[in-house]
Amino acid sequence: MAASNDQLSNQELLTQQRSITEQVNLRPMHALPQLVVGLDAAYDEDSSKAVAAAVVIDTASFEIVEQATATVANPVDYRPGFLAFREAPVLLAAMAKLRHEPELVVCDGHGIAHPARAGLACHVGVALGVPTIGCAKNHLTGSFADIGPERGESQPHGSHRPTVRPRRTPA
DNA sequence: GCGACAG
DNA sequence: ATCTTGTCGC
Repeated sequence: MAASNDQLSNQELLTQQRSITEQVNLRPMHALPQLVVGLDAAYDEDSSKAVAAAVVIDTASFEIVEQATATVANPVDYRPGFLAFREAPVLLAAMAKLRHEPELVVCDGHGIAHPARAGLACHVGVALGVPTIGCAKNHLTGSFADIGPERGESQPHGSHRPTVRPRRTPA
């Protein structure tokens, strides 16, 4: 049981996501940038604090160029389909501490592969104005064929029929 | 109606 | 995300 911070109704959140979706600009990236930043978040024991780390690497040497961390108190509760509202704040706080300006951001969670095409990576990318890709470990929505065992293999992600239905808001 | 549901 | 015992794979 987290703090009483989920003031926003599902409708308000959906409206926010729609706004994000409209601001996303999909574009092909032909070359691997020199500076890439990896983003991830974690929480303390009772989830009263969210912590994030931003690590910049030089893709030519694979060496760490810079790194920063940030903390946020009482993050909103997690809700399937609305992860960005919980994690984007800390991630952006960590990003704000970087002196370097990466040309590509890689963060946990989905981006376009989201019921509203407004996953965490979209929120982060729009907020930063930097090309961003989501790298989720688990499935959220849509479907795709089995991916082969070889490194680099891939399969196109299918239609995004909304499978995540907003839960009722307590208030 | 039942199951699914990033982190 | 986070906790934790038993089991599996290299």
